[in-house]
Amino acid sequence: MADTDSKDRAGRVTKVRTLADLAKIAGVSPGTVSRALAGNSLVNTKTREKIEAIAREHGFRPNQMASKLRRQKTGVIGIAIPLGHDVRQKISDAFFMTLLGHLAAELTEKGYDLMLRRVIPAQDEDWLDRFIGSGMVDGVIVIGQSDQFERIEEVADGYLPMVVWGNHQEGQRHCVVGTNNRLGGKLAAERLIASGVKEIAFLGDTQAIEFAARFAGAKEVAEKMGVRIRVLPTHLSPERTGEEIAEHLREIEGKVDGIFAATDTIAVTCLKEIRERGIDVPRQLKVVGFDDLPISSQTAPPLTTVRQDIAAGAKGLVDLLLRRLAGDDTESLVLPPHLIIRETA
Amino acid sequence: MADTDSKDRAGRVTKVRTLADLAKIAGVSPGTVSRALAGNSLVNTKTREKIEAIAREHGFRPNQMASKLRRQKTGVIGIAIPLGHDVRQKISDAFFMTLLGHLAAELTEKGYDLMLRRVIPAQDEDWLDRFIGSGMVDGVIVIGQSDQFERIEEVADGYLPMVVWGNHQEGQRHCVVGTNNRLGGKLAAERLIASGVKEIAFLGDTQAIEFAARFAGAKEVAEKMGVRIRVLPTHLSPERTGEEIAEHLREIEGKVDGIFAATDTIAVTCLKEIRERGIDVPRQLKVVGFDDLPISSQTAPPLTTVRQDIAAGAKGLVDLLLRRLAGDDTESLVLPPHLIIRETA
DNA sequence: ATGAAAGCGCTAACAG
DNA sequence: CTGTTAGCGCTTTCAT
Repeated sequence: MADTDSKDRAGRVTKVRTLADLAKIAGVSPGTVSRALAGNSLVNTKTREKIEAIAREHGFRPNQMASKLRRQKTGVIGIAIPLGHDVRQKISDAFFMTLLGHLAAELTEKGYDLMLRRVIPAQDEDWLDRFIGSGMVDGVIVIGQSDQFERIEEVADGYLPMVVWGNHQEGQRHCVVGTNNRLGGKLAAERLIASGVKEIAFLGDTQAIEFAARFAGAKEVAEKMGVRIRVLPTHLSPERTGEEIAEHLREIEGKVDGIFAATDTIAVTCLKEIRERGIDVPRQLKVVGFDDLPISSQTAPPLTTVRQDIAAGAKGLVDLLLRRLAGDDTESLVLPPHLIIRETA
Repeated sequence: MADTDSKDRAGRVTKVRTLADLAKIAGVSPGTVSRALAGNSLVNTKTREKIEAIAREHGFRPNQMASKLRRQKTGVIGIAIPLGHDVRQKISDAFFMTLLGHLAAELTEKGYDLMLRRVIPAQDEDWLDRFIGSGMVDGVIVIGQSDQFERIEEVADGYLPMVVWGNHQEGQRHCVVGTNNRLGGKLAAERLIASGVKEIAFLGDTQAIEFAARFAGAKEVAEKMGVRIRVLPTHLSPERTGEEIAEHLREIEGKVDGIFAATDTIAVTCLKEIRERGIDVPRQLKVVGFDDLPISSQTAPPLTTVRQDIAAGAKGLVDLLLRRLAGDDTESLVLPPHLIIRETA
């Protein structure tokens, strides 16, 4: 007989699964057990201790589903990861994963659990409403706007406890936390140009709104300084990226002398392909990345990049969400990017 | 008036929040609404369509908490990440995050949601029982045994739907999926020795059971071949690791000519420190890693490493868990490691 | 300080 | 094919 069982008066083995079971053994009412286990100060200390002892002895845990149903609160924050374009990779993308790690730390500290949901909007129009309306989460953090900006806007009008990681647009209605991508793009271009670059290639997918903003910033600076700039569409999935970049390099060799990669992941792959072609960085070709992932300081040569403060981002997401949960209609939070100068530009 | 509202006979605005509300509008019973929305074939097509139309019009979603409580199923798999030693890093460790990404993909495909819980066993004795007994998850995947092997064993005796990522010990009772770490360690040492190494240093924390197994495998081979091997304790947190490794390198310079890093993360940092000291890899010092993360092919020079098949691991975890959910007491799954020869050894 | 009772919103067995 | 009914296990008035 396991120690989570007990016998009733007829001698049958009975498992303690509910408050009522426990109440019967303790000789009190279910209400009292509920109060005792919740640490309600109204219960007699003796009674509470007795109840706690029995609960421990039988390994009893109140059913959270029932509790949540009754209290209309779940203690769970939903994390939605929309996989708009580039469906394969997104969720194992280093940047998103790092952000998720920090979110988990922050939310756990505040006593919330995380419910992770990977959504493919193209296959499920209703993804966001479903997640929110399910009654399974108290609030939602959306990681990345992908190509769902409009849908998020619509939902935001009727649902307060939602915060989104992504790009900030003038006049948008949903609460967003993110880096000033446009400014980041400017910093990157300025650095390249200051290093003597005369023609820039942007490696990335400008369909993604954040990347588009990074490019726009770079373009603004380049045009002002009379430097040419072009987009070389590049995906994030690591299998295809290598080849894609190799092809781009072949195409631009000798013409372009500066590369602005939309993410460090792209930059790192790019650096490797460049090495294989025997091109010297930074002498012949200068490279700037975006993100400042942990790997970026470990490349050869170490990568010059635009840093996003991921920890601050996670903290911001959680703080704003908690304030919204409390009924506060918070403003968006746009974080400043920082140029980290290493050796590639 | 938002389109999710309607008016009752007295003209007051009424939001449709429950099956009963919807039933009243549709002029049927709640039971019928429940069946219709569940796609139960017993309902008249006309009735179903009408109910679906009303539901859509009012943006109605059944409350999952209530549904789950009633059905005693949650559709959620709990993912527990015990942070035993090295509390800071684990959840943003590249390997675990990549595994988590694959798990999310697999589970989503099978129709499950993921509930992520970061646990610090030292602060919470009861972490696993709490997670399981909470009634919030149908089953649990534990990512990493950390120093919790015994506790996991105890729980496994009374709880079937649990699968653990980690190391397999002869005769253990919990169902585990993982790489054959010992064999992996052997492969690494064999490679180093075949490359001419005469003295090996293992960089890693042998308190972690998986790392201990990797070291044990390497040691076995080294001793058989008459090669000396030592452990240089190294943490995973990126801030401290750099310095720690730099110190180790200073200490062993000229004595040790082969490094076996417990993880690629350590290996990558190590490579960087080596480069900064002006030591030539692989001529003066050979390095083998473990994991084969995406970065590992991008380092300079590209890292020779022991590959863990993360995708297969995630698939295995999910398959076994689903079988256990169906009542099957499955065996553990030990995956073979593969030596990936690049340029560091 | 405790008990009794009324649900939270949904589903499923049973009865038509 | 549909309505009725009885809970799932817990929390929280309202009494006492």
